[in-house]
Amino acid sequence: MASITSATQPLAAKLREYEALSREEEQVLESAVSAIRDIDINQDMVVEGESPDHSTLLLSGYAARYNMTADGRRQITAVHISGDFVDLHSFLMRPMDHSIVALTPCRIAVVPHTALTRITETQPHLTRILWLSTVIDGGIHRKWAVALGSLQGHQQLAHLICELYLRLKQVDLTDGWTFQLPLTQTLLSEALALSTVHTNRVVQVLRKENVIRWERDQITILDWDRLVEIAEFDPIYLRAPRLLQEGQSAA
Amino acid sequence: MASITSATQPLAAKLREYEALSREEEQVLESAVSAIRDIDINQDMVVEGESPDHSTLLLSGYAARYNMTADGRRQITAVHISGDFVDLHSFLMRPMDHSIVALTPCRIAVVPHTALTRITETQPHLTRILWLSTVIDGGIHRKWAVALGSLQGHQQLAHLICELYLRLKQVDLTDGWTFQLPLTQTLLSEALALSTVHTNRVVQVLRKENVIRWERDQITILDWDRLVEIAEFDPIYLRAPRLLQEGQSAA
DNA sequence: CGTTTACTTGAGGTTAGTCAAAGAGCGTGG
DNA sequence: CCACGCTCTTTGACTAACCTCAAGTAAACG
Repeated sequence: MASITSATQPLAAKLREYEALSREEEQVLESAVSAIRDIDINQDMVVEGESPDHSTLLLSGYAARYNMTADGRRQITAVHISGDFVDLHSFLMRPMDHSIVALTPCRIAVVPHTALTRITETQPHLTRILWLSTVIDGGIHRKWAVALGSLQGHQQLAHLICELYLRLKQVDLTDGWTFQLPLTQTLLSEALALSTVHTNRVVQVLRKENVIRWERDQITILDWDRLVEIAEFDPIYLRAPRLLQEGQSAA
Repeated sequence: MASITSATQPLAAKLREYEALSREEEQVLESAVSAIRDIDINQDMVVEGESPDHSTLLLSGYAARYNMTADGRRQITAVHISGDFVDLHSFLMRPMDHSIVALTPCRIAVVPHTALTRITETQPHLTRILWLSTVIDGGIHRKWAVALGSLQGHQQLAHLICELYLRLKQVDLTDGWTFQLPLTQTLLSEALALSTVHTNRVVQVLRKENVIRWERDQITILDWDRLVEIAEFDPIYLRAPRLLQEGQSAA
């Protein structure tokens, strides 16, 4: 199938940021994919409580990792984009302790856990890079915890925008200072742990200060330095050395 | 050195919760330790910004993972206990994006990254279990993010107590419903992201409801079911199947 | 026994939540 | 083309959770 041939390109692009991949390793990754599937918007691609026998690689679209709270609210703990191995950890940790929902129509690649086991048995270097990618996910969660604990609403929003901008740039999904953010303010409020009313006011703060523009689902960063300052953003946790230089020199 | 011989016992005990370890694997772990060190209270055992050439296994004592915020406050993102491989991920992700401080005098084992690389090249099964342990750390961070975002102060405290109780039980550091928590209320406030004043009031809520007793650095759980209810605690993320059964049947 | 550190309490202010409703954008069908 | 309904965004008024400042008490330690 032609579409499978290049399925792991966004992932490989991201992994290459961390460390060089040999041609053989890229092929091993490719051949680990057993199927390509399309997921409807608002559909769960991974469900809490289940013990999948495969992991899910997001090829295109946006997804969100979330937990439900006792009072029925939803707390989003990560936003996922092309190239993210959204539940690589389900290979090791089952059942899932959270769900992942498609925020847009998504295309995913299915990677059976048996294939991952084989990689750990024959490809130590590739294994370490995949391990690293779950470790970086953990670092992102750690940063979110810091943000949720110690930043005010508008700072949290600024932080989320900084993070997504760099991660999207990593897989070449930015257009200058503009990128797509297909989140309604209701969804955004679930990520920032704010009420929808307050989320709206917090968006207006960044707009009125001319730090960002947000129209439909397009975000444009008008003042990166100011955004970084507001967010107290330190990009080191994203482990994207190439982008750091560009990000810091940019106006 | 006699002390090295049994250094990895608490770690092995924890890993065995996840999956059986062969005798050979336990010996490989043991021989990965290059040194034992003692860390003074309040001393950093891992420092943000550094790129250590080894990982740190906590043998005894309590430690906290933290990030500094721009205004000089400290956000604790995890509490670590005996058997925790506190910076296993520094093997893959350097430099460190956070520090780890000793909350009590600690004894640690030093595991050179070269030894970990060797494990990934010769011990695929052990590698997967170590990988799993970093994945569980990530799950704990995810839970903290949910708690920081969606729980009230007294619920967060209840959640922290539930988590620590089960994790301590896993390495046999509980005494009935009592365990040691060497945190001042100031430290606790840095973990819960509350002011010290409010932290104090939140502690009083759980005390007045007769859910916990907290004297000096000893915590006693008086009503586990109620504590779980307040915390909206679901222990699945800790991946401790043996304890779950006991925990659920306990009064 | 005095000093330090940790804990506790009170009062008033700030951030964010809730409830309610009004506007804006968009698709659908008459 | 317009009217209607749907969803998303925006605004206002009031409330709750949590913060800061300030001071006082208790326990730990030399």
